[in-house]
Amino acid sequence: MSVEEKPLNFLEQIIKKDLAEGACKKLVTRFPPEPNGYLHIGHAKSICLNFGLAETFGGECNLRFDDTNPAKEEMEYVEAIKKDVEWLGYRWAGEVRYASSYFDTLYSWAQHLVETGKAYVCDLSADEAREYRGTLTEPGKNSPYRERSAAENLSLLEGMKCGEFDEGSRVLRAKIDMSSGNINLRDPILYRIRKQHHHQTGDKWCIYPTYDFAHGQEDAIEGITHSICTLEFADHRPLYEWLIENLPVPAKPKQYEFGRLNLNYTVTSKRKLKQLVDEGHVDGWDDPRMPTIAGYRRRGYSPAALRKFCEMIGVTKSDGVVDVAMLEHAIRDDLDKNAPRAMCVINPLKVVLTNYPEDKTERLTAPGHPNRDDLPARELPFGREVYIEADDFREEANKKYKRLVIGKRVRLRSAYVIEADEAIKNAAGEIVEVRARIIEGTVGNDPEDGVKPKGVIQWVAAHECANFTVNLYDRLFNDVAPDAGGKDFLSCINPDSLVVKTNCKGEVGLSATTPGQGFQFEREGYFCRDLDDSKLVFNRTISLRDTFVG
RNA sequence: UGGGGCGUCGCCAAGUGGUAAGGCAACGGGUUUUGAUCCCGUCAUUCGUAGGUUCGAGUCCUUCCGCCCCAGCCA
Repeated sequence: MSVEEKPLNFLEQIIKKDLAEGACKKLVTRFPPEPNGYLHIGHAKSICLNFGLAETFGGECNLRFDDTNPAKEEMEYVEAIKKDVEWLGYRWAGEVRYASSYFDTLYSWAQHLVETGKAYVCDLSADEAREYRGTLTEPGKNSPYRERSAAENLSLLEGMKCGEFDEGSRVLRAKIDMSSGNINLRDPILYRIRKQHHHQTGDKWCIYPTYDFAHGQEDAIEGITHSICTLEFADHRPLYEWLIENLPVPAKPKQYEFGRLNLNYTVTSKRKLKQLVDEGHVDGWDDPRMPTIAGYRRRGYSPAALRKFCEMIGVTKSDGVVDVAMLEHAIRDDLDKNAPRAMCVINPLKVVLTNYPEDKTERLTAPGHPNRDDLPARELPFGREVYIEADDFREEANKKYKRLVIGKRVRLRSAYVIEADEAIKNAAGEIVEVRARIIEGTVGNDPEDGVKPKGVIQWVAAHECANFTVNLYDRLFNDVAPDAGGKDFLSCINPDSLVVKTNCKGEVGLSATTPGQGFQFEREGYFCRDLDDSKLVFNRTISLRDTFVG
């Protein structure tokens, strides 16, 4: 048997080579989120990449919070992020790391840069600094504070640290090149004054390092060998390397960039997701319509499906837009193989089986899964009155319609074949009940007269069933690219992204379920019990694929 | 007009000078007590463009075109 080998992505190729040549003895990666929001599907890609690489190459992956900006970060987010990473099935090496725990070292390295004449305290205001920086096509000008002595810089830096100056009045900058074509090299800011409470360090600091001064140094401290980030940081790599070269760091990590995930019909911007939450367009970060990991969890997606999806989309340096159909395929594929089957009627229509005794109840059985006998069979009570889906009955229909029609037959799944006789209507002319008959001897068998039913529909016994609410979720945005162009993404919200059905009937077993449990409601889709267990509610994870045309 | 990155099927993506993998979607057909699943089949003479090198180019060189990112004391 020849097994096709999965081709290596560009990062795997680099790592394989580094390991083979001894450029690196053991792979160490890290997933470095900023705790300023919940993780979304794009982060899932990064998590699968970093932890996955460590897994396949026998290395390690750290979880490190890049908490250098106390103004935007909160403890709630660090807890949520840890939970999401674990839920996806990954274990980080050792304890959780925090950039903030390296603040002392970072400060001493800032002093080192000042002492070696490679950094200075600059008194330009933010506006002035912007003017001095130049533009994309014009070089910048040197700050008038650029040539301060090391001694003066040292004392000014100390003053900044001790809270002697106001926020925004001074910053520490690296002395590199104000005329560089790469704007990140035009004397980038290393430290800024922020008199804010930090969730980890409290009020110890009133200066905080910028991303650029923190990230590479954190990597070096942790012995990260391959620091993987998204494309927009490629411009920062020269600065990353400059700092590593000019600081007494214990290791020399290397940065690599890959293309972040974009999904159509989806917004993957923390800022916009936060806006959806803050303005109440959705019911929190874990609303099942949110592309957050917490949202997918509540929606009924499995960690395996998310990981499979991340594997399917690949890792490259091009930034494309993945079709959300791929994600939907991943979850359908997983749930089809693993979700136990059950029957549910969302819009109940009563069917009275006129030739079935009123006081009789049969105990029928149905398989837990059509092609897995390891899942336990279900017991289904059957009686004179059953509910079927309103859509599964028509008084008359064309040949393509394979459900119940007056004078025609249909099979009740795992039960009898029935034949409809009459539709009972109310004063408004709406069908409120169907009169039908069972065909004797058709449980497990075709009708003896040879007239086979054209279709199969789901049903629920009226006298013994579970009553519950179903949340029919659909995509949050109608627009294929709500995130694109200058358009207002809020105006792209799908007004029918949630349809609540309160009068649903399901087979009895469904009332004995636990939160999070998932099922395929046959012919409807995949559903899971909501995480809030105070009521019986099922969330639709995804509908069944529907290729019926006509 | 500066710097960085990217252009292979509708979408994602292999390909690393030897004659265009795979997945998703779509479309045919078969099986089916889920219009699901499953199975079988179709789906790039061509790799943004124009030249060049070579016996041979998606892969090398040059030209042009297009798209993305950068002027936060955000990450």
